[in-house]
Amino acid sequence: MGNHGYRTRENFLAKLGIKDIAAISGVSPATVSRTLRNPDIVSEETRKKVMKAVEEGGYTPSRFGANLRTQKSGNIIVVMPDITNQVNAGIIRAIESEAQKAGYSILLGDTQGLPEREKHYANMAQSGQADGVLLFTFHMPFNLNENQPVAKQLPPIVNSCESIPIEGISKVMIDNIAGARTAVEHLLSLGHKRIAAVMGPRDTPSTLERLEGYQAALNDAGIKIDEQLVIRGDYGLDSGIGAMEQLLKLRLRPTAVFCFSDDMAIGAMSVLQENGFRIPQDISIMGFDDIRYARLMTPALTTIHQPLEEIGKACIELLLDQLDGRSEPGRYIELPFKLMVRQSTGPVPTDR
Amino acid sequence: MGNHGYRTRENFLAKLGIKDIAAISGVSPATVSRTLRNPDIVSEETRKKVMKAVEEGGYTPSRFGANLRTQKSGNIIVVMPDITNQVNAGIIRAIESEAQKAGYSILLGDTQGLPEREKHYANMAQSGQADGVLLFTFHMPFNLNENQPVAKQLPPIVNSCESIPIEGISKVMIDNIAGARTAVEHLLSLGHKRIAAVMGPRDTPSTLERLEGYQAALNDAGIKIDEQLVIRGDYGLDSGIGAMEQLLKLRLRPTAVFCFSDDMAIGAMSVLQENGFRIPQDISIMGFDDIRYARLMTPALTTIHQPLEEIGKACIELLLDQLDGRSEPGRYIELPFKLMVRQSTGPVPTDR
DNA sequence: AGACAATTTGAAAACGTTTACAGGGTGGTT
DNA sequence: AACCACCCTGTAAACGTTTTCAAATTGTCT
Repeated sequence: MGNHGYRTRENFLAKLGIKDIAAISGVSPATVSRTLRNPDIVSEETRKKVMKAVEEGGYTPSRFGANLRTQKSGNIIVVMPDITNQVNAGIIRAIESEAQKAGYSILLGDTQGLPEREKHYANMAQSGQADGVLLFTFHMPFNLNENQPVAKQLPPIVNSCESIPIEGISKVMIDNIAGARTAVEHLLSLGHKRIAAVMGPRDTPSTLERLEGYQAALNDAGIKIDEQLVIRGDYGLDSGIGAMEQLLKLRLRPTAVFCFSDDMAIGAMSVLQENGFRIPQDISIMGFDDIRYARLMTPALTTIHQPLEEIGKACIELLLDQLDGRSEPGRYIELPFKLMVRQSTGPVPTDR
Repeated sequence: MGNHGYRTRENFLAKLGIKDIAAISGVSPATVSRTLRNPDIVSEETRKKVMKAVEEGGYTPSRFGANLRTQKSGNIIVVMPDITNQVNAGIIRAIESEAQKAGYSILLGDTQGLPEREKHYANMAQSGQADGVLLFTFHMPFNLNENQPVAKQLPPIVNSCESIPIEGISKVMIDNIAGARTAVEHLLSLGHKRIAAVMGPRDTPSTLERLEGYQAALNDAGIKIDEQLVIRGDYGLDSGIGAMEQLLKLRLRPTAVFCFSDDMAIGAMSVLQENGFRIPQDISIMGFDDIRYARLMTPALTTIHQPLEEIGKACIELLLDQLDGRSEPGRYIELPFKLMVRQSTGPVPTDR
């Protein structure tokens, strides 16, 4: 009755391995593995024996061994510029929930907007720490080796929110151009002609697209763009404050302000109210995103709704399909936005 | 000139392993490993040779092999009830940033308040998917085996926000009792006597503690607690709305409302303003947390500030110390809160 | 009874690192 | 010249699984 090189039962303080369970239940490690991963292919008798040993020993298979053998980490890395942002948080929440159902875990990559951190997370994927990448930032963070074809070097990627120009990766987007256009057309329909825009961070695809929508809507209405009314922001609260202060200094003030994010709209509203302006009687404010606080502002914020949960779900679904070989990369999903008319926008003031 | 069992250079589309790099640079795999992990102990000449091969081959060490060998994942799992919550998001952001500096990655565990999901994430730690756990939920999610001592079975844990009664784990907290007391004393100092409380989720430690502070402050002021003024909430926006609606139906309304979270305070404010009440002239509103939107409300929300970044940093620091053996578990760090007096609280109305 | 298929199991290799140990070389000291 | 210490490097084992392949057992059909 020899020790097969397995640990003895006496030594029960040590963490049990698959060999220990095999020894205890009198089967081979292979059978233990099969019992846990693929119960159908072992006989009921063996299954019972093994499960008993597993439960009594409190055995959980070590992920290290399994990962090495299968060359899969079971992780998906989410690369985002700012987890603190309501939009991102809402998306990642949906992602995490769906990923967990499918047996995957989420590695959080908050880049704080820094390209070197984006690189870091890309490396993690390339070193096998993650099986796939969900990319919400606007740089291409992967190091490519010119000797090899691009497709071979990239892990499965799904790109959302900020469209990155990489050939053949899947994307989940809303139509930012149409969204911004809808926002501006709403203001135009209320009679506004001097409509300011508070943009997001310079050169991000989403900002450029929303700007395009803004310009297109004004063009169509035959209104010339006034560069003074187009202010640079960064999607954050404080930049909304700064932008509004800047706009209030203008000789000819806008009658409506379209902020490219709700956060900036909230910042702008607070500046107006502090300075005694009435919203929307004096100035209309329009946001973008429809974060949960938007409808609770006083006045409630008119904005463009983004379907965060659907975006998250679509992203993870596309990625999982790719990981399981159920579909090819390069797919594109466009999700609908929605105009939410609330109290922060109203007819253009007639008295000036 | 034999093939050592390593892949040949011709085969360059395949991913290179440490043996390939070793073969290319004419050293042993051990030396390659040393060059990357511990450059100081290899000669400069060898280091150059190896680094050249590493760069040209675009080699990144596989984490699978390293993890298995070292029995470390390099991951830390953060278990939180809701990443969408500004408080949690702020904390996890600081955590992630510090963890990355130390070479660790963050696994996101958003439990959505479900105990089974907490269990799931605990299992991940126990199966080696994470080296340590940051616990922000209020259940004890670990399965313990009665045959073994408790301490042996738990991974390194740091507990924050909601205090969990487990012997010997480290904690990072603010003094919720004192925080709530400070809030209520602020209202008392303005002359309020009918002060309502909108609580968090029932039976959570933080709610119980804040309730205790509320009761203590009123007791000290010789004011009897009116059970009608103590409303159950869940820290979310909507429960603030519901609570305020309930309070407005009362025959004898409160002159001030202390919400145990800013989100509930924001919900409450919107109800008041919708119904034509002036804040703070008719009713004062007080929050807890000082989320970034608090100061931008109109009126700006008076609240208790929680140092989110410091909390996150303290958590990860404690955990890293423990992982590196620099300190023992069971430490306790208390961080200071701060009363932020803004415009949503004012003197008690005299006209009634 | 014999052949064959289906079911179940075990042996052993493989995944890619890190590190304990030992050995070779170099330079300095006696 | 012998010895020692030190620096650097290579060999080989180990980490804990999963899975291929083959063998053993059982059942089915002629």
